[in-house]
Amino acid sequence: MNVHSDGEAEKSMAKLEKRDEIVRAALELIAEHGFHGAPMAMIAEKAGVGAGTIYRYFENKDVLINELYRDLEERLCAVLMEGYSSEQPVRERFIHLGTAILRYCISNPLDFRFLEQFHNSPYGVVHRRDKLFGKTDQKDVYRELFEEGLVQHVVKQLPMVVLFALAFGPLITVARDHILGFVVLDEALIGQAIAACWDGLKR
Amino acid sequence: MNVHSDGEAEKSMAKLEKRDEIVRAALELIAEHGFHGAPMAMIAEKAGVGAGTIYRYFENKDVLINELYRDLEERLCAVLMEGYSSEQPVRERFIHLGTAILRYCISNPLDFRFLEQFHNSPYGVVHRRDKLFGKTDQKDVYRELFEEGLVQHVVKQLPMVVLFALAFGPLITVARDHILGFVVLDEALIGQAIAACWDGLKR
DNA sequence: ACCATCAGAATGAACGTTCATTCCTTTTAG
DNA sequence: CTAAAAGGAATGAACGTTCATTCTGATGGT
Repeated sequence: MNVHSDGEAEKSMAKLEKRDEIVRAALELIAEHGFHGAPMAMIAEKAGVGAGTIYRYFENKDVLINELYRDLEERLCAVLMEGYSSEQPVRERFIHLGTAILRYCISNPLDFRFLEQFHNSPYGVVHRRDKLFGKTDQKDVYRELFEEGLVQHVVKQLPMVVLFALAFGPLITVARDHILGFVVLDEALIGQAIAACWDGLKR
Repeated sequence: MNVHSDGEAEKSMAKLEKRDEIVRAALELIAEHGFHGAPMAMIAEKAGVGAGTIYRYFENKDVLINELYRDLEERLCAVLMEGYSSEQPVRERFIHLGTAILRYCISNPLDFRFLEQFHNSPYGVVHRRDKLFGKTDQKDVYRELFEEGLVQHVVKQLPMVVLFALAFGPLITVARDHILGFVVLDEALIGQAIAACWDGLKR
């Protein structure tokens, strides 16, 4: 298909392009207007496809949303691991990850807003429960890091979940505040915020 | 019937009782199943009133939800201020407030879950925006506290919003994890978690 | 003491709207 | 020409809200 590959921006997207358009449209609408401000018909319109077409790519809305979530998780994970080295000391690694997360959220506000919506929804709780007992993921990098911090006695002797809370809680909160316009995070502030988180964590 | 006012637990609630039943039912359903697992018909059933009756007490669902929020905010605020004294040092006051919040969330999981839902919704953002620029509320206690901490040079020189994030972020996260059953917070852990938050905050 | 009348509280079936999903038609690619 | 893909109107379920009706308890006339 597409014997002449250029031109034709509107019509005839390749199959993957179309799937991506749908996913992107869903991301934008859900991030901006919440799960319930994103009806399938509107997603279809924004993606430039018919309403029924979505169902050729996704069994139903739940599946679409879950696949979108997986996509984002994967992207975020990739960003986090970029330049990450298990050789460095625990503190440096924590700061690397924290900075990467914060930068990512700030430069991809739509992703961040969607992830927040997702986590505060029936989907999110199920997903989280699974994660704490099963799969491999972003959090495993953190889990590894904190476990190492524990045996080296550089972080406080607290349950893993509490360490997560001390590390993520402020980062997520501050990212949300930045995106909602309640504060402007520049590089200096990002550094200070993450250093403060480390102060909470360190023994 | 009912010549004598006692007995008859089922029938004939006083007007305020009925309002409270509706609010309580809404709280339970929204806390447990989210905003969208709480249709008016179900709230009515749980409250033991007819669907139309709700509209004699609340103009519409939005109003019901906002009044519920105000009720909870008021209760929480009262709990926070119980035994609070502006005379004590900043650190002690922070620990008092943190402990009170955490204890409240743990012993009132429905309230906590509802408040979380509320904050992650169109309602919540509007409300927050208003707060940062206008009204008197719970957060003002914190604001006062942090401002005093700043001038006394006992907390880090950071924007108010970032201080909020460092203080609340972990507390909320850890409360959520407790309620979802990912960790069991006892008094010892509560104390350690709050102390860790303070480590993040203090200069 | 009795009952007729009445006000307003309560009710829940019915309505209109919104939405996810389906299904049949049209378009496109090979 | 055929089969797959795309389209979008039709469908039916779920929801918030309304409103004509019923219920209840108080009032006052006899």
